[in-house]
Amino acid sequence: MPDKTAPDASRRSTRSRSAIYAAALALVAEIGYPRTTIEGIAARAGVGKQTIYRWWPSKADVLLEAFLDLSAQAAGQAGQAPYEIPDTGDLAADLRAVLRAAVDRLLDPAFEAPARALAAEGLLNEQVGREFVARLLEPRLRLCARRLRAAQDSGAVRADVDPRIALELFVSPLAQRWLQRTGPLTHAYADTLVGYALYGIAPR
Amino acid sequence: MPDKTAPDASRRSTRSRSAIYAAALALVAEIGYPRTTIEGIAARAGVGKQTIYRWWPSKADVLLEAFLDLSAQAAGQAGQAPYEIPDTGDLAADLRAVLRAAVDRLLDPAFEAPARALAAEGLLNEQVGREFVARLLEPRLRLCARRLRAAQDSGAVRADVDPRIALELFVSPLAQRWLQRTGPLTHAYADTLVGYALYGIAPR
Amino acid sequence: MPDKTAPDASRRSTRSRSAIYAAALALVAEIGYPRTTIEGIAARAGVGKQTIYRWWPSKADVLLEAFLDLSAQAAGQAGQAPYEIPDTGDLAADLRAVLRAAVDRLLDPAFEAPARALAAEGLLNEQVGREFVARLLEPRLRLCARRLRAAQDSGAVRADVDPRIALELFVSPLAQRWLQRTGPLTHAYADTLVGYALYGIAPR
Amino acid sequence: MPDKTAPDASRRSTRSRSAIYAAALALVAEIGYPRTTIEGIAARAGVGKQTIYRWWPSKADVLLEAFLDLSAQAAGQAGQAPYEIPDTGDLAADLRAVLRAAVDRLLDPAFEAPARALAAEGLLNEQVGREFVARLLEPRLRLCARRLRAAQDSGAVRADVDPRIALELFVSPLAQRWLQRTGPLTHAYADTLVGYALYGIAPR
DNA sequence: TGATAAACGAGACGGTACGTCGTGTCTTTGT
DNA sequence: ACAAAGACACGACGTACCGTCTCGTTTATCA
Repeated sequence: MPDKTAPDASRRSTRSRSAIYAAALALVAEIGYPRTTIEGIAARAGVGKQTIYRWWPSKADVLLEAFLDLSAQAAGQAGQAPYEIPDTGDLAADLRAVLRAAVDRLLDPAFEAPARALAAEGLLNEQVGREFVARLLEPRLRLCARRLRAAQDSGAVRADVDPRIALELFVSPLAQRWLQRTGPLTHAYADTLVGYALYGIAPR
Repeated sequence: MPDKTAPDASRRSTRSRSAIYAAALALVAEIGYPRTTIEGIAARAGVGKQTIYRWWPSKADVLLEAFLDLSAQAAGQAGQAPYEIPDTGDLAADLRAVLRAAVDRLLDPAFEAPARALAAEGLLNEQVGREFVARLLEPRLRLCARRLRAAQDSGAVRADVDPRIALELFVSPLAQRWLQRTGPLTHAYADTLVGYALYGIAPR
Repeated sequence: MPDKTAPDASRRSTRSRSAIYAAALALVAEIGYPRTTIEGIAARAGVGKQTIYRWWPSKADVLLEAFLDLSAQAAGQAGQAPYEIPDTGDLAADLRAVLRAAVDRLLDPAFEAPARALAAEGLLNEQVGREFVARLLEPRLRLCARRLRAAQDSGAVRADVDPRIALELFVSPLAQRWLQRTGPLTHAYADTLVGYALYGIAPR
Repeated sequence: MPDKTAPDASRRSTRSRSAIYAAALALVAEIGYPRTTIEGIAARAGVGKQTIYRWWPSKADVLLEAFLDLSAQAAGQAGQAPYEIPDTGDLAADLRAVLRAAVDRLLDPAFEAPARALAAEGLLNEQVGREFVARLLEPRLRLCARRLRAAQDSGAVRADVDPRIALELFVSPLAQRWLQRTGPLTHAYADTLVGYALYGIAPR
């Protein structure tokens, strides 16, 4: 194998790492992703460029990890459970709560810029896209799907419905509106989506 | 003299223009959007760089127009009506047909690369995003919305449903799967979407 | 031939060129050759790095041409004849004059720094070394050799002597003292060299 | 405490030291002095970088000591006396022998590369230059000068001649030819130099 | 002889410069 | 006269070394 020997992760400087995360997130928020450069991140973090190149293959990967770190911190700060799906027995109410929380999150300017940048990068860079989906979206989706399956057990959702596809009815329109700016993102919109989609999958 | 005198559009070389379109689309397909450069397009088109900068403000705008041109040509070639929504009276069948056609289009490798690139660019560049939505997506969506309104008139869809939001139930999951590669894009999937979503908006 | 097509020399910016020469000479004089960088030259000259890389393969070549330009300018300024060897009929006096002039030149701080840098570079880089010798030293040496040949005709020098080797007796010690700092460079030293080399060190 | 406490030389690893010498000489011979790096020497010697920085201030100093070590070893191997000047009574023959030996040494590829590198470095770096002259050249020159003084006592050289300057007549042309590649380095050339310098180039 | 302190190998770090590529502007040239 | 060609100032790329700074791991004197 001709590639360069992997660096020794046990010696990695946590100081540098978090400075790089902070710099990357700040720059993306301030000047936007395309104008954010590795040199700029290094300079802002007070770090040599090589320290970035040693640990990440690209600007997108830096931002992805920075964003994951941010999410983890935010989750840890907010409560013990990272992201929890309520189960009050009222499926419609639970879904509204989840979608409203999603709306709030998507409108939070601290999350907006990096999330949008990563989404865009993921469209063109398959590896980044898969990471983005797997590490950020998938965990939440899995929990939601479980909630739907519970609803199927309790008879609130038809048994022959694929929960993952059903989920897309709620989530994708929201995501699309956010990403493509095709309409306002509000709690009312979230409620409407639940109203329309839920009856499609409810028993008739 | 306040700014550079605008170029005289009547003198514009159609030869250069189509060569630039062809070069842009070819390069995006061959080496991908990020590695496609204005210099590369100019060289491949046998054109001076200035000829590109004179008429387009950025790489994204070149590709957007090239893609619109391609779509127009494809539509003109296929039939007189650019994109038509069937109205057989059977709403479910009509929506299945539309979504299946969309799936076919999204899987066409000639459309895939530039469309994905423009979508990604549009996420970060609001101006490009709006152009992309307005000139490519909106016309189709408007027709679909009209079909839904017709269905409301015939009683196949509840009257209190917002057709544009209802449309998102069908279209966004498809778009999302395509863009984020979160699942296979098939006719069966399109049919499933119609099945799930339609009953949500159908009268109860 | 797979190499990059040569740039079009007729379009070359004379403004940039002379700014680069000036910057290179100034930096070498101010901070020394090893600490002079291409980036530094470009910055000081108000020029893009690529403009240097387009026309010169290395820092040494920039300095070599800058120095040649400086020499040419100095010569053109001083008098019509670039460097002339006197022929008063008195060979010893003529050689003393030439060597004294050489001493003066070598002690001139404006010439010292770049000349020394080029000499050093030429020791390791054969191509630069040959250029340096051929374009800077050789023309002067040729004139001196001619003077020696004239002296042979007039009987002041033995006919069986090789003028180029004889020349080295005068020139090399001077050069060596200058380059290696093995002794003071003075007119008296130059005179002594002429005395020893012309008549030998053995008793007469 | 003004500076870093000096390392304890008694604990120095002779193994590392000689590995560093060997690596430095090998790299200079193989890839040339400018492309020889401290990192490269350390890697080749199987040594940490710090072990070099602990004992030497620069690449040039490493090479200088490596070369001195090499010379000492070579001398020790060849004969008991490090470098001896013959005194057969025939000054011309003795000088020819010395210069011929110098020619042989300069053409030895094992000495060529590092010696040339150090000479070049010494031109720009005064400290290295003085070390180079003092520790490598000076001892030999001193012996030669003594031989010349003996020749003055025996009447073979004029009493009013400065032996150090006289020496330069023989040595500098040789050095210059070698360093600047201005001509072939042969025994015949050495003999010619002795002939010219000893008796002068004027008719006798 | 075992403690302890130093030199050691390894290599991550903050930096600087490298040489290349692409940007968007401006100028020259050939037709 | 236009447009191809491309030189220009600029800025970022990703790489190579610099010299400094920990890390554990040998060594190898002294307690």
